[in-house]
Amino acid sequence: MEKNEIENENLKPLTEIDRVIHEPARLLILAYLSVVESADFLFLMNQTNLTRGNLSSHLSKLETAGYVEIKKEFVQKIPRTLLCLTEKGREAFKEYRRNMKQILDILSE
Amino acid sequence: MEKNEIENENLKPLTEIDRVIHEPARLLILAYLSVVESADFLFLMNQTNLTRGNLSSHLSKLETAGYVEIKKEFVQKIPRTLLCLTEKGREAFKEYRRNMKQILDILSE
DNA sequence: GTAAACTGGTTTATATGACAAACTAATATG
DNA sequence: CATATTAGTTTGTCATATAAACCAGTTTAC
Repeated sequence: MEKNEIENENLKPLTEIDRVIHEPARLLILAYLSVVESADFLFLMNQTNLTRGNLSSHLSKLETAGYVEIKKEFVQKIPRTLLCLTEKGREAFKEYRRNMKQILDILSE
Repeated sequence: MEKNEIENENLKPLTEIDRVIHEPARLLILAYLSVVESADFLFLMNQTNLTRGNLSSHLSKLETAGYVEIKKEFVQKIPRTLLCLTEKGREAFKEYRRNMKQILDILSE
């Protein structure tokens, strides 16, 4: 193989990219959730600059994928939504980063 | 800042990700185009495993963004479509990789 | 020579997705 | 009591990814 050619096999991770995570807004959410025990809705909203609606629907999508657990509680009559990464989510996030890094390494040769 | 916290500023590249390039199918196309002078439609189709229609529309999108130039020619009565990365496309691709790498580095700390 | 099949694509139809605006339900305030 | 605020969810809209249908021309079969 020539130095400048791309071996097909090397780009295989690209066809297997997890699109649930690939979406920038969700990548951002996962980035925050990955470094804390749990975070609440409003904290995430402020950090990510997503609108309420947008954040809500992205979280639902992450929940459906089994990547995030959504817990509801009341803090003195005020509802609070707590988010935390599931083990599955943590694994998927790790795998995504691994794949993406590999792809970028190949592309920079 | 604690070791495990994410500094907001660091994730800024995520909000500026070039979605034209971020789409896996187009990332794949750009990967191939980035290492050759030019490639024809059928070659790309085989390499990427995209369907004709799908490849065609992704290429149109890349053309609209000014990232790819589409040239048509005839090879003995048979039409042929040649694709090549523009300078703008090459720059954008490079910038995308730079951004994405930076993001991944932050996420792995 | 003309009908059928093939080439090399483009256009269209569909289904999903991102996003903001509108809505909801509950509490706090004047 | 009425209005505002909080904390989200649901709905509507517009863009996008994808495959199916289409199309213009060429080659092949008869």
